[in-house]
Amino acid sequence: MRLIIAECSVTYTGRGDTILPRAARAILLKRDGAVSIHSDFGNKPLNYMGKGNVHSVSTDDEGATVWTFDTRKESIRIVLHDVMTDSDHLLAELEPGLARDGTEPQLQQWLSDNPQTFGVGWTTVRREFLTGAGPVDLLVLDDKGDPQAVEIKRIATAASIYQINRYVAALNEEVEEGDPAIAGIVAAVEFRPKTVELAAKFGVRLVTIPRALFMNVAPPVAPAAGSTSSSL
Amino acid sequence: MRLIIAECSVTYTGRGDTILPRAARAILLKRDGAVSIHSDFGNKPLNYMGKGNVHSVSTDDEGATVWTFDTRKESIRIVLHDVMTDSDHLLAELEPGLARDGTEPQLQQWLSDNPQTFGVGWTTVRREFLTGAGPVDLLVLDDKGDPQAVEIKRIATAASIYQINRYVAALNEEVEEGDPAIAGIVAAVEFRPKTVELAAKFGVRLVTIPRALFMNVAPPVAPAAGSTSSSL
DNA sequence: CTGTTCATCTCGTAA
DNA sequence: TTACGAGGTGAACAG
Repeated sequence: MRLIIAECSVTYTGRGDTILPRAARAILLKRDGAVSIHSDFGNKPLNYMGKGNVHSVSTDDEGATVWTFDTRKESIRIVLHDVMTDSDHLLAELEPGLARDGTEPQLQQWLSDNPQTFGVGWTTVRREFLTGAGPVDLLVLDDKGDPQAVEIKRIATAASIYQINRYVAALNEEVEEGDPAIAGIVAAVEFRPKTVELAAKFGVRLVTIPRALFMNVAPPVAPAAGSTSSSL
Repeated sequence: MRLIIAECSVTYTGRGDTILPRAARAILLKRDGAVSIHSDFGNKPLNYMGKGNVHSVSTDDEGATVWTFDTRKESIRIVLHDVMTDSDHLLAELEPGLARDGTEPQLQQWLSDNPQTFGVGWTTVRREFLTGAGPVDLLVLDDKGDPQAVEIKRIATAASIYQINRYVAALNEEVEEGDPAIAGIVAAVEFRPKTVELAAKFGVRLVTIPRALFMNVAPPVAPAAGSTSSSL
């Protein structure tokens, strides 16, 4: 990765049009051709362009170096008024990449393997059980052997309640006369506001699953003793 | 801005949980406390945290320096196995910030000032004209003096068509018997696929406005002759 | 302070 | 290639 610290001004045109007045900033040029211009505030770059661009170098009428990055649809023009540092660094050629933990698929798998979470004697029938309204995440049998439908989310919202309602309605349309109606459950690590009261209104049961139960890697330990800290 | 190039591994827990295996990466520490970890690919940081965190420094059991960044809800732990470079750079203390051009408000203003864009003799009645379905961007009179409703977007999508339809329907509910029905127009710089046929289906007129017409700053010139270029 | 909408959204995945 | 939905979405703005 090439890192440039420079007084620069930038114009971008493409999906939008922006102008960045002259100031000292950091410019990141990455191995895949991606370029981003960072100020000293915030995580998002002020301007950026992904890989797959053509990089041209020229000089403007005041003698400043000008970099342009072009794709078919976009263009960034960086005028380098004053380059303070320009360095190249060898990073990982094959970035291992970010591994997510505590994901919804993991939670699905864990609940499928641990149906007793919903109650003693409960068993799993099937994951991704197809209903007339689409596949419901999990179909389980309660301690009386009656089926219940489970919608699984990492974070449940009001939309999750409507979703399980659609599945339950579709399932109950096919229930035989006299058989007990299928009930709905939403299982999640976290429930957003308004979800709880909406669930109560529709008779949907909510089950909270602590993420520690189904994560592959244990959550990090507390900071070590004797550490120095600074707040901002 | 402090720039660190280092072999590092990272764990994050908060809104999600992620693990980043050991590899050489760039770490950006910004003036406002924001921190981001970049690989040599893509514009998005692998891990990041905004301002307003507490930064602690400690040492793990293998003697490696460990940085943690904590807020009430999130935590990043960076293990610095091998620091290759660590530099500090003075950037703009007051970032001028990104100025946008060719925005939707600009387009609204320009169309309000140039209703003849829709046809000879057309005039503007009002911007943000309130209907029973919310405010429509622009209400104009055509050359016959009949009102038409205009929805303005930088990029129009199918949703824009449904939106103008709601406004037009609300307006026509209040039209006197015998008066002509109000028609709908969508004006935009760009129309996404499916938008055109949907507009035809509902009888909505589409008007394309070249961005050069209403931009404050002219689009950048073509690359200078004699420039060197490299494609990726 | 929360909630809603916009973004040069980015990024994945399925059709 | 395009359309659709999720994101550790972030950021601006209204209530």
